[in-house]
Parts: sequence; structure tokens; C-alpha cells
Amino acid sequence: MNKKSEEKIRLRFAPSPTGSFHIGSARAALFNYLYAQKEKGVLVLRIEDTDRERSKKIYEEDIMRSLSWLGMTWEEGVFEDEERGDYGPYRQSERGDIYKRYLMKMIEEERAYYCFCSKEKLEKEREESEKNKIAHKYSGTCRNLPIKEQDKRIRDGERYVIRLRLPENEIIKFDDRIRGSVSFSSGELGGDFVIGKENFFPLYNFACVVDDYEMKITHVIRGEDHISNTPKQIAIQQALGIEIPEYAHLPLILGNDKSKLSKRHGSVSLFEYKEKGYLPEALINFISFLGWNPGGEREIYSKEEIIEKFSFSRCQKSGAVFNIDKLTSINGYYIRNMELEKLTEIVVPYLISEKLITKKGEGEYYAPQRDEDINFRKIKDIISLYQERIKLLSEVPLLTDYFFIKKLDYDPKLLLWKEASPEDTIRQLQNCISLVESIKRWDLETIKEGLIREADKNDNKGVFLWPARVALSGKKASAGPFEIIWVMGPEMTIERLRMAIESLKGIK
RNA sequence: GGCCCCAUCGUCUAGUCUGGCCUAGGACGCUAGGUUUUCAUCCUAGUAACAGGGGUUCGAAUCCCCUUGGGGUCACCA
Repeated sequence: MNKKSEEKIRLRFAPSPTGSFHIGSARAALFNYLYAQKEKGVLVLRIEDTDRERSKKIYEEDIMRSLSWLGMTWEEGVFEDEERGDYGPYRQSERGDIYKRYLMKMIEEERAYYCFCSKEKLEKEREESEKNKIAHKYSGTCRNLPIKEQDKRIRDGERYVIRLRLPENEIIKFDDRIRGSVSFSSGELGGDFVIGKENFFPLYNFACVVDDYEMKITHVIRGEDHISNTPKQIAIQQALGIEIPEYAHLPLILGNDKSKLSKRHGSVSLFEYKEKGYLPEALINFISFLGWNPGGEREIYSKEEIIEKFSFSRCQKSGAVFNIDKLTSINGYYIRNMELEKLTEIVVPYLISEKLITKKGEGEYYAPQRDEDINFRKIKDIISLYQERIKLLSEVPLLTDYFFIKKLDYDPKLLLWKEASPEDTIRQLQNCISLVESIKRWDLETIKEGLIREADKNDNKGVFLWPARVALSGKKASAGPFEIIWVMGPEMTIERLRMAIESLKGIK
């Protein structure tokens, strides 16, 4: 049992809670999740909150809520109100002692050293190399200070940082699961880089390496923007004499201008997509297919199928532009193919937030603008008229509002079909009223039959059907008149038709 | 600028590893047509790409080199 669990691969998703969860983070998380599921491994959620200034609890909650909303699960690390796992704590802010231990060890073994260079001095050096157009590199002023002097200067209270003593000219090579062999020369890492600050406070690359090691992470899957951190982390691992995990660097998600997707590309916060009415299934499908695909022509895959098919060898190496039109189209597909019951359930909150309805009880709602009760069943019927027209859930209130309000607000001229006169249109609407009044069996088929028979009396069905539909919905575009009448019921239908006739009398 | 990475329709991509079946396929978008009372759905058709140049080969989107282009990254942030 124990042995078996040690063989499991272990992955981590390690966001820093310094902003709202966005598409880029979602993608990194997703690929970790997919691979973990595929290999039946363990996914750890670690919070990288060493930056106390910028880290906020609300962002941490946002991360977890977003992951859950998308249907991604993790088995270890930070959860809503607890931590699970044997390698905690899982927040970097609580792991200070661990980093300190490793940092001290590095100093003792002379793998790292104290540096007393002032920021100003370093800044000047950097400007100098920039001016001469050569790659900036730490000059190494403090690299070979005698230990005694180091100790003395610390005792004297001089400010310092801790730098890694980088091997001179060594090739750092790693085998990226997506990119293949990638190599850097140690001399090109910018010199002995800083791994810790005063009081043995770790910097990102160091904390990351220590955590990955302590948490027994076997595979690091992250965005390509981390690829240049990898040789640094490997250098630290080598200095520490610890095992190097496998790496896979995902291609970046790009904005329309092909640069890394960021805030300036508009709404990237996942929450905004949720609000607009994108479904998690659609998002998962779409994001998976940015930089990966199972081959072949099918494009709609469930999460389970994606997990089953997932492999690094089918990952793209180049970045992918985030194409919102395609996402929207996939979203529409998922909506059309959803259970009506479920669709209605997730649409109701949108109706409520637009104040079209309020909740009274289980399955019972109230339409304040009509002063009428309305039950779930009726809302479901309304949604059924729009299921194949909806691309975003947020469109629903605007599309269906006419069912929930008393008086429609539209230009009476809209009632006129093409060249039709107001008088003729009034006649058509009156016919429609008598027809509706005469219907005995209130079902869609009967209503449809009756209306079509009436419509066929004209050269063109539109002469009759268009004004009826506009009278009911008040809109240029809507569901068809048969369906609307069927859902509205005779009373409201006749009320609407009469109102239309009245408004037509005014325009001639 | 140094370093690293990448390169098929406007976009996401199949095909590349293991050259020939590629007259380069699909999807989104757009255009036209059909169904239709409107809108949407659905169906049909069209639009549009192997970055350029050298090799290797009987044969290159596919292998090699160069050029060009794009991106990432260069902190006492993560």
C-alpha cells in the first residue's frame, strides 16, 4: 500500500493569490489536472504567498472557487477551510522555517554566500551593461569574501542578500516533455542570482524548488513563461543535491495581438466568463484544445474523454490566440445539447438578477412586473423556446423579458409586415384573437394548425404571422408565434393582441 | 540587446516524429443558397494557409542548414 502510493506521480498547481483567477491560470491548472487524472496521480494545490504585500485571502478563495466551478479536483494541499496531506503546510507564508533550514545549509556548504552590494551599486552595474549592450551579469564582488569577513559584516548590521554560487561554465540541460531537449549555459543566467533575503527569507525560485522537493513533486507542468526559471531551479537543485523533477512547459495563451494574454486584453478573469454565461464544460473543452488536441476532426469532447486521450506528445509547441468567437460557438453547442431542466436551473439566477422574477419557494417564483406567480415548469417552457437560440446564458433575460413584464415597449410600426397597412394589420390581429378564443385543446399542435390555416388565407404567411409575433413579443426577432402563444396561454395572448390593435389605431 | 522557444487558412488546428495516399482536411469567422413568419438552429456551397531561400531525395508541409518573422524572459516579484 505504502509502496504503491510512493509510485504515484505527484503534480502541483501553485498559483500566487495576487489577482483574480484568470484564463492563463486555469489552463495551467487544467493541464496539471488532466495529467494527474490520466496517470491516477496526486494533484497538490500549493499557495505561493511569499509576497505578503500583494497576496490576499480573497484571491485564494477565488482560486479554489474557480477550480471547483470548472470541475477540477485536487487531492492534497489547501482546501476551503483546511489543509490535507503529509507535506504541509501548503502555504509558502507558513513554511519560513523550512526555507531557512535549506538556506542555512546552502551557506554552510558554501553553495551560497552573503552579498552586501547595495541596490544602488547593482543598479549602476546593470545600467552600465545595458549601455554597452552586453548581457547583464552580477559582477561577483562578494563571491569570494572570506567567511570571517562575511560574519563580521553581518554582525555589524550590514544589509545583505544570499546568492547562489553558480558553477562557472556548465551546460544546464533538461528534457522538456513538450519541447524536448532544452539547454542553457550557466554563464548566461545573469551571474550568481539571489535566492534569499535577510532573515533567510526565500525568493521565488528557491522556495519553489524546496517545496517541490519537500512535497515530492515528480512533474512540473507550467506555462512557457517559466522556461527561463527552469535552469535556475535546476542549478539550485544541483547545489542542494536533490532530484530534478520532470518538466513540461505549456505554450502560452495569446491575446489578439499575439502577446501573452493579460489584463489589458480585456476580460480574462474567469469569474467574468462565468457571469457572461459560459459553461464550465465549454470552457474546459475549449481551453484544453488551445495547445492540445487528440488528432482527427472531432472537437467536442467531454472532460472524461479529454483525460483519457491526454498526452504531452500531442501538445502544441507554439502559443495559441484566445479566440472568443470559437468559445462562444462551443458554448452554444453545449447549451443546445443540455438537459432543459438543468439549463433552466442555471438560467434562473440570471432572470432573478435582472429582476424579472424573484424566488418565493422551492420551484415557486414571482414576476413582480406582472404581479403574478410563476412556477419552475412555466419558466422551463419559456426557456425551451430559446434553448437553440442562446449562446450565452446572460442573453436570456433580454430575450425572454416579454414573458415577465406587463406592458411591452415597442414602436407600433414594427407590427406592419412589409407594405401592409395598419388597417389590414388590425384585421389580421383581430382574426388572431378570434382564433385563439376558439381553440379548445391548448396544445402546441392544435395552436399551430389553427394559425397556419389562418396564415395560408393570405398570399404570404408573414402578413398574418409577423404582426402576431411582434404583438406578443414586442421584438424584431424572437421565438415563433405558435410557441409563444402556447407558453403564454390564452389570457395573456389576447391581452397582448388587443394592446397591439390599440397602438395601431394611433399611427395611421 | 543577450539567452531560450516557436513557425500550416484571419483564428484554433489535422497532417510532421515514421517523406509519396496532400489537388493540404476539419472547426470558428465571413459570404452565398436552402429550410423558415422574424431570429436562431439545421443543411449545402464558397472564401482562405504549408514565411522565404538553399540543400538531401526519384519524390519534401514533412528531414537538414541559413534568413526572416513572432513570442517569452532577463528583479533583493511570483
